[in-house]
Amino acid sequence: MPHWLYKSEPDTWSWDQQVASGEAGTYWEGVRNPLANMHMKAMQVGEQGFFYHSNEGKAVVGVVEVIKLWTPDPNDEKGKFGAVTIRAVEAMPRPVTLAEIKADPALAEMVLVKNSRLSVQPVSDAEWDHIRRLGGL
DNA sequence: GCCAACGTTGGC
DNA sequence: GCCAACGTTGGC
Repeated sequence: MPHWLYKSEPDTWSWDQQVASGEAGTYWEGVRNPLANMHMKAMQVGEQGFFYHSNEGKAVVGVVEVIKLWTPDPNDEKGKFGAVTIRAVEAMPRPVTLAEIKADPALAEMVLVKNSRLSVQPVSDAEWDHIRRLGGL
């Protein structure tokens, strides 16, 4: 099963807010990057991903899960961009920082390292397992 | 706050 | 359809 990584600035939308939105989850709106949009279109309900804090924190802080397939964003008049709905699954007992990820040879090929500006990205099975372990899950 | 990397826009 | 100019993101 594919895995993903969602980036968010905690000032805009934090892990705590994601947790607070509970079972209903959150519509991951506002993405305006074609590649990120494409990734979300490919997602299936039940697929899990990491929740990453950019700028402030710079760490993987939790695990989220897709609970609703991609739908068009009502705020995008062309209907091209959209988003999935995700809910918080569990917090990382220990956040995995970007510095740790960069220092780890096993994670050198991560999109997060290679293309840090992509806001929704795929994570390989090996990377997924590795980061979960680093985070104490 | 700076700047590199990336995407998008618009003139030709 | 190319590419220079510009805006934005995000790490440092």
